Amino acid sequence: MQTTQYQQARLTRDPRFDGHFFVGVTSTGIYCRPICPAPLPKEQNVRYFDSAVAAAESGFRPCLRCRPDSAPASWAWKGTDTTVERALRLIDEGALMQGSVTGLADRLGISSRYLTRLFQARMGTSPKRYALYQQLLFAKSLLQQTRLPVAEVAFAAGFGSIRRFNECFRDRLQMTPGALRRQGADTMVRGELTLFLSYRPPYNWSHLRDFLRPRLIPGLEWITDQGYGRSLQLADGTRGYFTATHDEARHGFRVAISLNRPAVMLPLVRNLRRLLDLDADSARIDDHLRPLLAPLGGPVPGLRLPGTLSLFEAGVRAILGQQVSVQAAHKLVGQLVNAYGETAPGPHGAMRLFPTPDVLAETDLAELRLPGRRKQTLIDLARLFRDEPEAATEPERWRSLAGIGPWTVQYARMRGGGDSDIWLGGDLGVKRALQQHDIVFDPETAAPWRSYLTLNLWSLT
DNA sequence: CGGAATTAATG
DNA sequence: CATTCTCCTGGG
Repeated sequence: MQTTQYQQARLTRDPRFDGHFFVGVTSTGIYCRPICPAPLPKEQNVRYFDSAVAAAESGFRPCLRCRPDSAPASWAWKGTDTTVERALRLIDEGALMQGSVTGLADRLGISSRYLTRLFQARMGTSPKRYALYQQLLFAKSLLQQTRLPVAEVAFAAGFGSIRRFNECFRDRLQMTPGALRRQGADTMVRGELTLFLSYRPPYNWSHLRDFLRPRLIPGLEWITDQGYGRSLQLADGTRGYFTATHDEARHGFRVAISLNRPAVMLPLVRNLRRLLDLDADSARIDDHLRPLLAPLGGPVPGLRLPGTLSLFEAGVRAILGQQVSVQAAHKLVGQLVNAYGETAPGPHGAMRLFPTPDVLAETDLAELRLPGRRKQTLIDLARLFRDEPEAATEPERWRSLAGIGPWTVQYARMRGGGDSDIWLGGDLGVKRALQQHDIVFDPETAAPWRSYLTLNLWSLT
C-alpha cells in the first residue's frame, strides 16, 4: 500500500518525496509538504492527498511554514491518462485565464462534459477550480516572498478584479491577502521581485550549466558558476529578463525577475520551471534508466532537461542545428539574434531579445550564411507561428513545412516543450555515443523518460 | 455587500 | 441537452 511509503517519507521528511503527496492534519485543518519542519502530527490525525488541490477540496488550508505552494509539481498521474496530462499542461500555460473550458475541450478534441468528468475522476475537482487554485497558490507565494502591492499580485496571478481575488482567496485559503502579507513582511527585499523555486534533489546543476554554456548567446543569455539568466518577452509584448541562482543547500533557485510593466506572471514562472526542469523526478528517472545504462556506468545522477524559453526558439535552434555541429549551429543562432533581435535594457547594460516570429516572417535572412532552402524553412516556421499561433504549439503540425523532418520536431519538443519521452535515435551525437561505446539496446524500455536517455548519451561525447 | 449577466458543472 | 450552480465584474 502506498500509504506506508508516504508514512515513511513524512516521518523522515524525505525531500525526494516533496510534491508527490501532501499531508492533511485533521486536528488543525492544515495541509503540509512531507518536508514540513513543524512537529510531526500523530498518524491518527493524518490524511494523505496526492495533490494540493485535493487537500483543499477536503477543506484543508495550506501551511504557512512549509508553503505547499512552493513544492515542486508532481506527475503522479503521468501515463495514466494522456488527455488529463495535456489538459493540465494547457491550463498551466494559462489556457483558462483567457479562454473557456469549452475552448480547452475543443483543443483536446473531447466534449467539455467528458473533460470535467476526467478531471473529477483524476484530480478530484473541476478544470476551472483546479486553474483557480493554482492562481491562488501563486498569489500566495507572491504575497509571502515579494513586496508587490496586493492589487498587482492579483493581476500577476491572472485575476481581473481585486474583488474576486479577495473573495476566492478567503474562501479557499481561509485567510485574507492582506493578513498574509503582514505576516512576513520583514524578510522581504524591496525593489526586487525574487521568487524561490524549489526542486526535488538530486539536481545536477553543473551538467545543465555545462550544456547551456557552449550554446550561450552573449547579450541574450548569461551564465555564471551558480546561475543562468536571459532576456524574455511575453505574449502580450511585456519585456524583461530573469536571473536564476542555484542554491544547492535549499534545493532550489532564487529567481530574480524584472519586467518593464506589470504582467500576468504565472505562465512565465511555470515556463521557467520547465526551462530549468525543476519538476522532474530525478530519483525515479535515474532508477528507471539504471539497468539500460549499466554498461556505461549508470545514468548521470540528477540529470535535467535543459529547456529553451519558448517553443519557437527551440524550433529555430533545431532548424539551425540541422546537419551541422553544435559549434556551427551556435554561430548561426548568434548571427540571427544579432541581426534580427531587438535591443532592450538588461541587468548588465543593453541586452538582446530573441527575434520574434513577426520579424522573422518578414525577412529574407540575407545576413545568414545558410542554404536557401533552410532559410525558407525558418521563414515558413515564423509565418506559422505568426498566422496560426495555436496550431504552431503542436510541433507535429510543423511537418507540413518543407525542410522539417522528425529530428527537428523531436528536438523542439524535447527542448521547447519539456517532453520527457523523446528518443533522438537519429541524432548524430546519439549515434556516435552508441557506436563509440559499442552498445545496443531497446530505447523503448526507457519510456516514459526517453529524453533523459538521450541526454545521458549526449553527455558521453 | 448585492445582484445581473455569463459560463461551468452535472444528471 | 437542459437545469442548476459557479464565476466574474462593475458599481454602490
